[in-house]
Amino acid sequence: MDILAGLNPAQKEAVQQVEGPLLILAGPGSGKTRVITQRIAYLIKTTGVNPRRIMAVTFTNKAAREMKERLQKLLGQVAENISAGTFHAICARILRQDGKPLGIDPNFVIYDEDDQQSLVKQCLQDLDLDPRQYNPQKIRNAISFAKSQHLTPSGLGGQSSSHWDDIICRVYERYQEQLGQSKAVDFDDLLMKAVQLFEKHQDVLERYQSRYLHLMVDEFQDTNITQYKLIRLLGGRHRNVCVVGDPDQSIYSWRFADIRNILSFEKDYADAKVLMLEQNYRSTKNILEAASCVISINKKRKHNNLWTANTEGAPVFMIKTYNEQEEAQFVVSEILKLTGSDGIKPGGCAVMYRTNAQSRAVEEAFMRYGLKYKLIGGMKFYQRREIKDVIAYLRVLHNPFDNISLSRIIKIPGRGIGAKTLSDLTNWGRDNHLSLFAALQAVSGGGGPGFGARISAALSGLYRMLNDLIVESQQLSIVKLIDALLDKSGYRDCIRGEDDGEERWENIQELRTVAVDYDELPPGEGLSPFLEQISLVADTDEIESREDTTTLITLHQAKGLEFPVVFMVGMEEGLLPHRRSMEAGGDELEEERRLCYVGVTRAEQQVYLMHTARRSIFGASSESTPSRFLDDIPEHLVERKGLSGADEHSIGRTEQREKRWSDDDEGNNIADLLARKAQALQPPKELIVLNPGDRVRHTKFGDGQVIGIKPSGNDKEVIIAFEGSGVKKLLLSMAPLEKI
DNA sequence: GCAAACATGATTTTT
DNA sequence: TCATGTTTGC
Repeated sequence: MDILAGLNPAQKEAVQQVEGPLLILAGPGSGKTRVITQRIAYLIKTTGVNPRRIMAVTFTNKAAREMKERLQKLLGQVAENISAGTFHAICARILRQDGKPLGIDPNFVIYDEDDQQSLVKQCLQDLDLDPRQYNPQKIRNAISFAKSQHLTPSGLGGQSSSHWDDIICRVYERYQEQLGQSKAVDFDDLLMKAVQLFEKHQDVLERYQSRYLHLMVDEFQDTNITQYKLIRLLGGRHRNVCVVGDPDQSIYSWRFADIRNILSFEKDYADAKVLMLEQNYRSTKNILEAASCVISINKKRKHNNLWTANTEGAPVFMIKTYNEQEEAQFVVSEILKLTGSDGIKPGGCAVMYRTNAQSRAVEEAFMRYGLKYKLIGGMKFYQRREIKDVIAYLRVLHNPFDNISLSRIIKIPGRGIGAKTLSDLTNWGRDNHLSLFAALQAVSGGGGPGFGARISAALSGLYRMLNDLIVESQQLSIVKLIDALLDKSGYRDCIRGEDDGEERWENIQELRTVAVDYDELPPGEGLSPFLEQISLVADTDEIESREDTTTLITLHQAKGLEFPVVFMVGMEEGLLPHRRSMEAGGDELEEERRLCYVGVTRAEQQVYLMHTARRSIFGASSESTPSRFLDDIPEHLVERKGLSGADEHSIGRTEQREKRWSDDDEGNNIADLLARKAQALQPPKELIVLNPGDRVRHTKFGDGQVIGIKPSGNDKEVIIAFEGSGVKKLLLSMAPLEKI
């Protein structure tokens, strides 16, 4: 049976165990994804389950996409009938189809965190609460928390004990009202309302329960209570629920993921079979052992016994540098070195860090040496102001009741309508039980709270424009609609007139490109799926991994990925573990440890654990202490390296600098600073990245081709066959070479 | 209503 | 340090 071929006994068992509840505890690199897909294939091919009766739930679009692709390969066409998707996408589909009994309009829009925040602010204003006293972000978080626990405002009210709880409860209540009026749901509602639907409407629940014979949940350690309830409801009839996770990789408790769900699962399904995937196929023995030592310190932990048949491999490298610039420089020179000798490509390397701010120093070093890098995360495409603006226009055209989106676009581009007018209009609308759009309409018809002629004209103009666009939205393709809206609203001229207008305009064009996919749909029918895609599938950053491009990524985002070489920078107290977690203590510290574990277990062949003597945080430089996690890795696994390969050398340099730093008077200090700055800012320009086969030009020897590269200390020796001058060995940093 | 000065606070962010 | 939000003055 080819489906089982190449699986180890534990994996086979996991695939073949198709009856009843199943909990798979899958360590890092244990072939988890493979097991999930093979299991689905097994269900269909061997057990004969109809693909339509299988649901597979993931957390990320990327995971869902990859799963679908793999299934497509294994099963062909029929794979499309499997309900595979993220929790949110699956719930959105359920609510659009069956949300009516809960009073949910099928055209609902989905509010993201920004929208949530705006709505909270609006609610605070409505309730006459001071946003300085009641931090909108904290309130948003509290509401989100309540929803993750499946608590309604009244449910929360029952538990409230303090003044703060009381406030939350009141805002939450108002917030839900406003969502309803806007025909909107937020991300958390997608899950919560789906559960409510099933709890309140037995008939709907039964329909879904009988349809889905098999349920699979990936990254189960990241589920919150509401998600757990959803799974339990959906699987309530057939009880063929298979959940896969790794408690040691639970790093999203701050998003209300609740590790206790794993315990609940075993309790709720007393007959659940528990399987452990303990063989690691990813990392060397040394890396795996180092990781295991770090994680084993955690108290609240299920014991496991990870092992690997892989080679011992290189030691775990621990590197101390003076500061983050030097740290970054080490990463760069090490990548150049590895690239020359060990058959490693820059694309096989990743630099991981705890906080996004740490990427800066690394980026600067990469740029200085002309190494390519890909920064994961950062400013997300759909978070950009100009993109959100255009989307807000589209949302209003699709659903004019969407007050948050309308409040957004009413101000941009500037049309003489300011904060005062907006709040007057909003309040008037509220008092008259009208949506903002309806209030706008009223003004345009001569009603409203009595604005001056100038403002009335501006508002009427806006209303007419939106109305025209709504008509057009039924006739035009999305692309044409976007063009029309940019034109009529004056947004195009407004954005292109700005400082970085051209870049923003490019982004809008990019959005337009996404819309092209929906152009084949009949006019008026593309908008809804387009908006849904944008709300739920917010990852445009394709996974294209290139051989020449190193990945820069946070530890959180690195979960699920793997690289031959991993550099973990900033392994210092205050960063990893993060200061906040240190202050909170207990569970949060254990989570930091898991984060460290996730990082180390991303590495296949080599891992570099790096820390500095001094680091600048928020501009000010201060001394740093090596992370406590480093102490938990036994010495026999470790090799310490300095910047130039020799430990003494590096320490010598550091001491020298410390000395200069500390006993200097002002003048010297500034001179030192300037010198360091100059050193940092003026890179050896000639240090280009060369690969065998590249053509180069030398000022003396003329043109030639690179035939070999090997490391030479901190530098690289390149062997070049020159046309005319013959074969030469040159030091990369010294030779006057340019790539041609 | 809008631009510029000023204050503030800053992990992580699957959807 | 730097991005974001709020106050201030025109």
